[in-house]
Amino acid sequence: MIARSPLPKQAKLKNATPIWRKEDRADHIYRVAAEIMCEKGYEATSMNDIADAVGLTKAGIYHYIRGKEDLLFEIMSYAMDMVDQDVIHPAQEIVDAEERLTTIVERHAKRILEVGGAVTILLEEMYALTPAHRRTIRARKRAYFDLVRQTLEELAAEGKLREINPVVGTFSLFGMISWISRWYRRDGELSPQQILHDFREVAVSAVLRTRGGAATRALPAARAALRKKVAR
Amino acid sequence: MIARSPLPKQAKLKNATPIWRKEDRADHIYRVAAEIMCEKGYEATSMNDIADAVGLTKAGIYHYIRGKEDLLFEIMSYAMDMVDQDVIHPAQEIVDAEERLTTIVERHAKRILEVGGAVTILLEEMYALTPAHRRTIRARKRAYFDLVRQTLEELAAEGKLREINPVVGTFSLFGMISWISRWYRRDGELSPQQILHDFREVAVSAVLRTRGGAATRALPAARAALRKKVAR
DNA sequence: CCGGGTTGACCGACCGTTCGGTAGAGTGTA
DNA sequence: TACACTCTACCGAACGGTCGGTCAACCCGG
Repeated sequence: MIARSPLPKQAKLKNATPIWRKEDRADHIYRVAAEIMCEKGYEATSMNDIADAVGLTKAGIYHYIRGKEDLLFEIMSYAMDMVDQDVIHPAQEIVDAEERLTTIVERHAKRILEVGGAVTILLEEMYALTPAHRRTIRARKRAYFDLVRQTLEELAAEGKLREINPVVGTFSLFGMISWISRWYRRDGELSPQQILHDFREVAVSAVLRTRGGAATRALPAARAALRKKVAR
Repeated sequence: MIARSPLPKQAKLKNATPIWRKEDRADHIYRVAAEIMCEKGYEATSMNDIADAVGLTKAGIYHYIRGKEDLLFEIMSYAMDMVDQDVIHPAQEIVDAEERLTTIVERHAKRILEVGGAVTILLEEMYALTPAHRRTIRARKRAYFDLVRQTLEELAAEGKLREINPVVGTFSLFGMISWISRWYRRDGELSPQQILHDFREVAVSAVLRTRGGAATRALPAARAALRKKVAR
């Protein structure tokens, strides 16, 4: 994404409308910065790295951003925006707890697998934020956490939850989900569709009872044999 | 752990056997460095941070260590040693796949919960290692991964695995386990025993079939009510 | 010729690391 | 006992380098 290795520092084309509208350029900087920070880590990424990748000098990008920490905060906020939009809000409108849970799992995993959901990794670099920014992000993460936890509590009341503390269940779910962006490779052998299907099965049945998979229990031997080909 | 705030830079006592044997002091440095790096991250931790915490000058600690990267590698190797000793080796001697899986989950989680298993977090900072060191650590992690994956494959052959790709199952398990050290607080409300019990239930039934919890299905309403007190 | 966009030069702070030096305990010798 | 020497443990200072960030000047389309 956004590969621009042998590109001159500045596009010298005469152009009535400049190639970059200001806000587009800012967006571009955020996007490139996110990409680099995701793979190298926040601390290990220098402003020069970002400037080079974006085709400006370090001084140049300060025309668009306030500073490095602000960059991180903005990216984190954007990541949370996406989660809000794609996962939390749709889920909040679902009344049935079980359906809400599966939606959360499915939508969040889908985001990571299909969109550039690697941004989620940066959500772990909380220590690098100023206290104020850290509070903001923490509150948003907390809201998400509470949504899942309350969903598990509802499921417990319905007798659908396993004999587990909802908090432990919630953390376990978040662990599985967050981990995806660490191991999923777009060029790997497993297709997003297959991963998504299997992952939903794993995540949901981790916390819910009676998910023996009655519907799919047919032909287990055949499917197991098929699967052995892939592995090893 | 190892709190020594108001301790003078150097213990000036006359003592036939010095307070610190050299290897002890080195160990102490590794331990303190691990602690700080765990909570701040590798890059964000300066040698001065470590020196201050250990009660020496920055120059002084170079008497005991080779460098910062070496410090990280040594800590990672130690973490893997512990996993080898406490989890992998005991598990390798178990012939029954299901028992092996539960043992792995239980022992690894127990390590993180009871010993200072937060070191596991540092195992994610692979990019900071030299290529040679990175290869070493990666190989050890890979061996662990393969152990779990092969166990899941055995379980698939036995018809005990859910209808999932073993690789996805393995990653999900590692996600849940690794995540524990990010959220578990020793001074939190949940006891290690309770977490361990619930976590095993979650992790094992994430990948295994027919774990409806028949044995503990009694009194679900009462237990659910009890649990609601804790949360919120 | 005005002004937004961009630059190269540069700043102070801090990084990991090294080096010369030293306090003090141990050891050998007389 | 006294002195000379060695060795370990450690420190102060400084190294070369990079960091995030700033600024006066310039370019160029309007």
